[in-house]
Amino acid sequence: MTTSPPRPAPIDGETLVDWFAATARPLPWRAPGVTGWGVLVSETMLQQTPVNRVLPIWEEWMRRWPRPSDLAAASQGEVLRAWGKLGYPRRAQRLHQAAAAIAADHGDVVPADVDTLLALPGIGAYTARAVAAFAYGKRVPVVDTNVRRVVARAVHGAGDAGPPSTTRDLADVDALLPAEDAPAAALSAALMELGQVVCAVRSPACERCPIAADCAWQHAGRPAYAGPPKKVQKFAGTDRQVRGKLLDVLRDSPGPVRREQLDAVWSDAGQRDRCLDSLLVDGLVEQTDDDRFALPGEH
DNA sequence: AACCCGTGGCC
DNA sequence: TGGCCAAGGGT
Repeated sequence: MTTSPPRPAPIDGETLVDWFAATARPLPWRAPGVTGWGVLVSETMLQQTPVNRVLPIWEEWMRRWPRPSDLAAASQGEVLRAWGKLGYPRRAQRLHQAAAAIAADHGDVVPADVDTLLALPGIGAYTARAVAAFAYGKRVPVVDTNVRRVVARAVHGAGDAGPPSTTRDLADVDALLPAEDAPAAALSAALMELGQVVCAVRSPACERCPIAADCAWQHAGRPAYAGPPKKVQKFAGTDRQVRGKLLDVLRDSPGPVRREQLDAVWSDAGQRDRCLDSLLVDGLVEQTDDDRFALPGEH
């Protein structure tokens, strides 16, 4: 069949890469000489956490633990303290575990192969490809929430991305990448940056967009998002909030604390106990011989 | 697929 | 104020 005309490429990769080269923020993990380890730490910290909050913590971690084996040698409690209030402390716990595996099984060097990365704790579809592309310059589709939004708008003409589908999302982005490793990796970085600083969720800065002339969403008159409603998770009153309060007490204490100190942070005793139990099960908290509670390895 | 997992800033 | 969002991953 030849009746289907070729669809014009809505994303001009070279234009986008040039724009990135001229305007990219000088984030420290993008600096020359940053290792795969530095990139992995940054990508893990950036999961669901804004850049500005990650910056000082990443600097501290790189100074303190410049290699995976350095982090692996630290106690879990030290790692959780250094993670501070970045949120989702299980990310820190899994990064600690990944560091131990990298030190033991991969010569203390973060792997460059996507499947090898995926086998490490806390590294999923996004982070594995981000490390392969940004640390090692590989041609792999890197799909995060920003890239999904850019593709939804520029390629599909929709107001925003619908529900994620790893397989379809990877294929969409793969189709945009040039054949060679280096330019593909450069485009991956540029797509993410565009989604963050220009093609934003609210009030996108289309007047500053380097590819606005080819954007399907522009041509369609910038229609509003028409997909299924996105579910927003509650936080106030949830176990997540209570676990955070409990852990905050332990982070603020130099050593083990008594049960009463933990009881003070939440009035609902049933929920409090359930959350403390879950933290013990998760290995984020340990109970001492005298029935006090501490961060793992700190008693 | 749907739900759980922290934290803080913005409008 | 409270919904919404932020470079996701695990189950």
